[in-house]
Amino acid sequence: MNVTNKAQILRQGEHCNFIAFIHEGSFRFYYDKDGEEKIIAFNFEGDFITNYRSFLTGKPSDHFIEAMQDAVIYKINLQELNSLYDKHKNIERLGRLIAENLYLMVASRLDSFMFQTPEERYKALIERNSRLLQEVPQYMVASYLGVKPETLSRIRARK
Amino acid sequence: MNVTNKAQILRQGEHCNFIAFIHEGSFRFYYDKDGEEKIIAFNFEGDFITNYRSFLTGKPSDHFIEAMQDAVIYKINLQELNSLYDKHKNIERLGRLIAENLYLMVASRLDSFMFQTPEERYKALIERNSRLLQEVPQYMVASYLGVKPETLSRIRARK
DNA sequence: GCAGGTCGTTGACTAGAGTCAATAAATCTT
DNA sequence: AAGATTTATTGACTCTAGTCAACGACCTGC
Repeated sequence: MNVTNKAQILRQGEHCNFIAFIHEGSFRFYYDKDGEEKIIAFNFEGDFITNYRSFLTGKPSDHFIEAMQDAVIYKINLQELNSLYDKHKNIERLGRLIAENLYLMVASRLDSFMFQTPEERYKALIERNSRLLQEVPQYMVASYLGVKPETLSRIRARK
Repeated sequence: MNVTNKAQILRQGEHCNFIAFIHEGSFRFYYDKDGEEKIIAFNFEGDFITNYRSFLTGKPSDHFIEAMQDAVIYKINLQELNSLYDKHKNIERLGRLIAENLYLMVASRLDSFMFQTPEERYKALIERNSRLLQEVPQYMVASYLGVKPETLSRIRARK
């Protein structure tokens, strides 16, 4: 499935009935708080992208998923997946592995918010994914790190 | 399996090779940062308790799991579970459901750290689990909320 | 080129959590 | 019950991120 830059493959208020696998391109997962975009995650080639909470609980999504470039993804639909679960027992393992994978991602992000300062998060990010800083506007990185753009600017100015 | 108050069913440095189900009692999941205990979670009857990251990745645990009262738990061992996965395909579903369940817990905790102030987290906690505040010393609640005991004391003094 | 945006930086100030210290209250111990 | 220890509160001060505003750099389209 082709997705053009800035297309929203999930909107606030919709139920997320898919898990997508990113073949090409990148996405941001964010929500809109009074006009201010709060970025929860960036996702790249090889990642799964979904609002897993909405997917699992059936509740409407609070978040948007938006392409940051033209992209190619493969979607697995909730209903399809459930019927696959019932028909082919091996697929359960896939579901389990996806859940485990997503767990590890969110758990490490929780760690970074519980135990690191914004400055430490920033340094860890450039360590882990310096490419992100080239490709993504700085105000989005700031949001991802949980600080205001002014603050990220000041963190960068510290030596 | 019986566990006495303050017993540590998982210690820092050990690989967590189990998932436990709490039949009776309560536990805290924490780690020790330079002598200061940082509490990640409290768990009660009906909850699963494990260092799921260590369990999944095989890496040593950074955390302790400690009983806060005498307790009764049922443990599922990693090796057992893996062999069950292979022998009985239906067990995969159990593994998936556990993973999904743990995902939702950690995701909502991440939300609270990304988007709420300590005061809002405190209010949400008394809303959700006022019982906790009776049973657990306040300095542990402070740690769980990600603030110092002095700060929690001041939050409580605000009206 | 120029006008209008957006983005990033910088400054002055505010607000809230951390730190350190003193004290009060609650809880073990014996 | 008395003393000792732990836990909770309060005060004074510091440090860091937020807020608001100004400004410059870089775009874009006309």
